[in-house]
Amino acid sequence: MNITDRVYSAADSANQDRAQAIRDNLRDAIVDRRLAPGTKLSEGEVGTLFDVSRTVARAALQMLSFEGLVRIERNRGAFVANPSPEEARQLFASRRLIEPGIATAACERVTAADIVAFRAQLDEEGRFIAERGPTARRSEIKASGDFHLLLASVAGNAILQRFMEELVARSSLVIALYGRSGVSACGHSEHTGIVGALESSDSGLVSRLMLHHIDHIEADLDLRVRAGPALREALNF
Amino acid sequence: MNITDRVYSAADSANQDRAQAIRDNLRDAIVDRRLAPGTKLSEGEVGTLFDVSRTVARAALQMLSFEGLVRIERNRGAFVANPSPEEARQLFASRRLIEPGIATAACERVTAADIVAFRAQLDEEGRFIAERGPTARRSEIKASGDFHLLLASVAGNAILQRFMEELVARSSLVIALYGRSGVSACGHSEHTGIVGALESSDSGLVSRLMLHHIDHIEADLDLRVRAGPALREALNF
DNA sequence: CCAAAAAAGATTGCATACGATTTTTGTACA
DNA sequence: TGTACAAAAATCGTATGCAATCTTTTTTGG
Repeated sequence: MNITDRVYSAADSANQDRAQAIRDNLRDAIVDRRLAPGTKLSEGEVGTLFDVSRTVARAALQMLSFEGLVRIERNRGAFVANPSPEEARQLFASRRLIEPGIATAACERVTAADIVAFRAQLDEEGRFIAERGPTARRSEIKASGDFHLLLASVAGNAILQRFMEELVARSSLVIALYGRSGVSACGHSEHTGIVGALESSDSGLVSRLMLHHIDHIEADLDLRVRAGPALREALNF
Repeated sequence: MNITDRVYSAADSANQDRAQAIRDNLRDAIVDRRLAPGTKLSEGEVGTLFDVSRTVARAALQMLSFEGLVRIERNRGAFVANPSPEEARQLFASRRLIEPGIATAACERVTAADIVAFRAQLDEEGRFIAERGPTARRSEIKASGDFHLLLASVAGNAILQRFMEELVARSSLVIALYGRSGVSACGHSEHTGIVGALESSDSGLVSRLMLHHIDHIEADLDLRVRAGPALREALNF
């Protein structure tokens, strides 16, 4: 599997930094699992792909490594992150700690317009669940993450929001790697329940629902150490 | 105030990336307030200071901007961050949300060796409080932050720990900017209380003490918008 | 004397070049 | 066939150069 086949060009929105645009593209590709964990992202290849010099490509990869989506090894290059089960556990521990609080904050600030946005988000999720195929599956994971990001944006704390972006992106990787069945439908109904609680401004309920929701997501993971993950990684697969 | 006068050379520990070493140096300088908020950090100057090319200096500044300690404006350069009162509020809201949880986690994992480390940390704090002068004051803020970082490391979640490093660093900036009196002595006694609760493994108490502690720190800030912060920034001071 | 325009200077954004390190390929030998 | 080693290729780390942009100073006109 080659990078070239998996990433589309960044011709669109970019009056800002080009490195940032490239980062966003790569992040989407990683979160959507078009780039498998462990895939090598060479500066040269990324550069030619997006038609920039290695300098800019390097900056983009650096950013992704700060977000934990890419691992950079000195003199060896950048690779799509391959989170360990332990890392996955810490990730969800972090979310358990933070997201109920975010949900509570969101509950206190949510507006009617926000509710409309939530409903639209739920619809989107539902659509992907109905569809079949791996593409829909990816979109489903993405949409599910977007729900949590929407909640974070409603909470109105930019610092926590940025942190949540990191956590959600890394969670998508973890779910793609260790996810068992599809809690999908289940997760969707839980999202719906959360929106309902938001609407009725029951912050205690929102917080509790969110906590359970995260527990359910993590419970669906199979975090037993797989036979030879080192080998698997050594094989760069 | 010039950068050159405020930063010492990075001759020490560096078999790793040079950019990282420079970042660490600059971060210390910013957190210690040897570099005032708003100070311009030009790539060229940083480069010559640490005896590297602009490429490496630029990478270090980029890292600091990800941590929120430096603000980079396109085509204008990098400046030491100048957090707004609103940003300060969000910062402490984040800490209120996270640190009680971290304290609880730490309580469940704390060892005898950790307690020894905490005691040493408390001693260090006490020493700086006893001393007079602006240098001691800076060291005091630093030491106070280190206490929180030590707690985060005991909690054993690498993801939260890295986030706390960011929050603590930015808090130091905020305290330096908006801090009124010295909660210092007060804060020190609260730290002592937290260690005591840790020792008796009372996780509920630890969590509550931490929450109050953060409240006290924030209460000491004067977050009223100062006359012409825009002006102050325009004057680059 | 002051305001606006123009020129000079400084700084950043980006591409490219080159040495250093790693990885791969090729070949000889057991 | 498989291993050891050496050469070649690829990739990274970093310095440097040039164009674009911003800042400061000087000049010009009122």
